[in-house]
Amino acid sequence: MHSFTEENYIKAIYKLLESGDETISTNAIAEKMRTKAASVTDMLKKLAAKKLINYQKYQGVSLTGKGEKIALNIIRKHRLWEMFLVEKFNFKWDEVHDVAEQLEHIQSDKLIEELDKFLNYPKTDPHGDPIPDAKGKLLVRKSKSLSQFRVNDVCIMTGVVDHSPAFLQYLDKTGFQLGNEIKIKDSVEFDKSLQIIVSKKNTFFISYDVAKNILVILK
Amino acid sequence: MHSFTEENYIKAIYKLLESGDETISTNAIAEKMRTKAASVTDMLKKLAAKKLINYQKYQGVSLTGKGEKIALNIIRKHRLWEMFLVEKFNFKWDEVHDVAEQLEHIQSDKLIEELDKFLNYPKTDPHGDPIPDAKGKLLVRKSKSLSQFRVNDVCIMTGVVDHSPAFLQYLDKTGFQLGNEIKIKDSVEFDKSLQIIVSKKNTFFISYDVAKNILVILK
DNA sequence: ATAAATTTTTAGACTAATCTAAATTTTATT
DNA sequence: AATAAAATTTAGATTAGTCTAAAAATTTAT
Repeated sequence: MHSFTEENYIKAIYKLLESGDETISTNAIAEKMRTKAASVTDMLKKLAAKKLINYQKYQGVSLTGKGEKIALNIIRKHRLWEMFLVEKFNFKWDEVHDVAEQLEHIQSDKLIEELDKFLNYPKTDPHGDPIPDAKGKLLVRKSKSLSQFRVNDVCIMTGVVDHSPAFLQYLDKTGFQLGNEIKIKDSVEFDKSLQIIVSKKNTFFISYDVAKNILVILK
Repeated sequence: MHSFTEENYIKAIYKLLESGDETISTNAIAEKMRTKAASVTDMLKKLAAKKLINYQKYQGVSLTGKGEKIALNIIRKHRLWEMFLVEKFNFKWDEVHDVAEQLEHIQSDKLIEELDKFLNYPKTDPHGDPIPDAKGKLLVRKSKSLSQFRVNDVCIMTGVVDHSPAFLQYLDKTGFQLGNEIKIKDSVEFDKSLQIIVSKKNTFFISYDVAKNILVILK
């Protein structure tokens, strides 16, 4: 249907659009795809010809309905496979990305249906990211960054912003898990670092940088 | 490491060599790969440069040790995935091939280790084909074609030669399964067709063509 | 053993995806 | 509003894999 490369561009465009803007730039895509702007322009022409993106020279890029549907399907597959690897194959949440990146391109509707069923229709992946359903419907999370809360707020950890192994391993080491209760004990005005109590037991100091990358909802 | 295309050539060469000959021809590979001889020649040069095949112009092709190891690893992955699809995802044995053909190229040692463990280290795939172990060791089957046996021989079905959905569905419909006992009741000299009793219950007439494609061992 | 047939390889071209360098357009700055 | 800076696109090359048509080597047949 579409090449791996096309799928990867579509996914990159989707993810860039997710962060708010109406359209995104050639350079932004080039950076995300770790390629050069000239290569991106070529691909944009191709995707526009296939009606997967809205694209006019120099005017930025957005996805068509068709393109968005493809993006959501790839993300669905990626997140289901991540869940599978963690739940069934003893992968850690910091180990799944590269393999899921490959598995997300496997073409088989039956495979994905069975995968979803096998996992008992999970709503989120191991990082707390929502899994689009078979129709491409995606639950919007109401989570906010822990850094936006104040002293004495009690929250539940629901996800992460940064998905890098380094950050995920840091969370593992300090014992953070999705679903944990986090109470903000104190806040340092100078560097916005926080003192928090996790699961009513463990007290930690975390930097503003860490707090920004932890997603929570108010309890 | 190696491209999907390279892996597919290596696998095709391995399978052609399996059927006996010391070396195989450019045309044979072209037919198997559904491509043209000229394309094959180009790829042979590339694989020879990577020392995966032994190749001298006009002199046929064989695999080097390195090439054979790669082939066995791809076959290992293919067969483990087939087993997984049938055992865990409700695929029929005639439905697995295309998906396994994609999954066999996924690169992750941990994934394959866990897959093998998850399936409890199976020795054969859903078609009875042996699964190479992690070191590339492959059990050689002593099975022979049912067509080589005589009246009153009692055999156990261990595999199939033809893997086409049409043939596998025919076997399903008539109720053949791996492990079934097959007793040869009668043989028609004219067309070499057989009358057989499966599992001491069901009597069938099968053509020579079908008999040739059923692998068995003497009970 | 020579000619004919077949197989295989080479030559040259094509597509997809990429790149560098140059040209063009847009945006920002004075 | 003119110009400088930045972003984007075009032009032309490159690599992997494929193709057709022609050339070369091998095999088969007389």
